[in-house]
Amino acid sequence: MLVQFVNTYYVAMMDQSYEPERTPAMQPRGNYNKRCQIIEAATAVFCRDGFIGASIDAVAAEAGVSRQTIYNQIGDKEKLFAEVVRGISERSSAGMAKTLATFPDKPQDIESELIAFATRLTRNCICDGDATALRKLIDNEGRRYPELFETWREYGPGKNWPAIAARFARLARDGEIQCEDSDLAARQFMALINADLPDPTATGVPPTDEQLRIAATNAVKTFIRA
Amino acid sequence: MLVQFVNTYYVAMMDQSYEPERTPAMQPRGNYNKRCQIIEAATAVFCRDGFIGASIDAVAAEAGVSRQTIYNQIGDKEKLFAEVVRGISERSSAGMAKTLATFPDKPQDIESELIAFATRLTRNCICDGDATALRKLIDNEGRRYPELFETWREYGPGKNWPAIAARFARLARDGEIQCEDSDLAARQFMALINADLPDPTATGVPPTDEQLRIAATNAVKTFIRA
DNA sequence: AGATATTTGGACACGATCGTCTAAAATGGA
DNA sequence: TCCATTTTAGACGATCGTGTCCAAATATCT
Repeated sequence: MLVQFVNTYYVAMMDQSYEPERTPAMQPRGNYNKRCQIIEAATAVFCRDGFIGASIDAVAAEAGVSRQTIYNQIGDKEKLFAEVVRGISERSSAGMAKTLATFPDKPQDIESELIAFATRLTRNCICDGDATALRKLIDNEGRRYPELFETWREYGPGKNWPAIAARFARLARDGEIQCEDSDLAARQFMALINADLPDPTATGVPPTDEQLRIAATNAVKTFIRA
Repeated sequence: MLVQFVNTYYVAMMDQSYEPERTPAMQPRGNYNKRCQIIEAATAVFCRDGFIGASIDAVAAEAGVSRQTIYNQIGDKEKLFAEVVRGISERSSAGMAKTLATFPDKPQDIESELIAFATRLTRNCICDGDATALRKLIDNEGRRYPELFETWREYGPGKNWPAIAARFARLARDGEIQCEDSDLAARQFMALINADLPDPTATGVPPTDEQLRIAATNAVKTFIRA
């Protein structure tokens, strides 16, 4: 129900990335602009106040839009939140793909290349502001609203893991690494990276590059060893 | 499960340090038992549902108590939460004191002793269920309700840091370590331990002993170096 | 037992929020 | 310009949560 909700305008614009810079000059369709304003504001409000704390009126005010327009365009609060989750996940996924493309085709030193790659991955994707806020939201409200959790799982790991798995499969085919199950390898690689990462929510400040490098190194060393 | 855990730990610590704040006027007033039931239930509900999500009725139901009794005994919702925060912080502080006492008077290898101590500290105090839930609550609601944040700061770091600082001061006096400002050293020590700890909320599972050891080692090495 | 304090359950007022509805206003296309 | 669609503002009913009040029931103390 939540997930199956798909907007035509949205999908039409979605092939590149979420919310292409909405300069006031370009408005291909009137309500597309409004819709972007709404979801953009909703993202800010949900991330700031949480699901329960966020009110539709606050979103409307932040978006500079009537409350009714939100109901016209998106639907109820859960659909709005699902849309926010999807937006963040899409952008996160796009960033992941971009970072994935930076992995060299013919790595000379597989370990150092992997470390550098993991570092880029953590800094650009995992420690990204939206992604952090999203994980926090899922962590807070996920148990109470399982469908939100599902939306995240489908658009987050559901799209990232296969992408990394495909990359690993190619590496394995080229003899760079050894693994029977590239899917498993991808999941474990991500888990290792996440596991050895400082808690970003505790201090509020993003980890330093040094910390990122250390975490990535640990993860890759363990990964290579296995 | 959390309730069960909170229950036993709570009762165990109750006779020692909890509820010291009783003005003489209200001495015979109220039922200790009822009050404890209320705060116990409130702890569970707040940790489960967050501050906004928790309702007084839910706490009353969980405590097996009339809603009015809560208002009689504690006051409004914020006071109730402050009491929960205080309770957790008190117990946390007590556990901290107990762990502090395990530090040997005459350490032979200061570095390895510090590492072992930091490991105990993280496992017994920081990764404790209540403390984790509390940090999560503060992290979520702290910005919106600054007074809750204040309560935590007063009873958490406000009591833990001086205790550790005193320990460091003794070490410095005995020539085991060098530091001009033992307060600063204590704060930095705690920060370092926290900084290099895997995120417990991300996966939901507590970190392994190995992870704890690694984090503690990193923290201590950096600490010794400085 | 009798006096006092506490608890209880329900009713109440108040406010916040959700989601719906409707008529008027604004917007965009032909 | 005219017409269709969208947006807007406001009112509305419903629900939920807070905090108060009160009279009856209960527990506690002497």
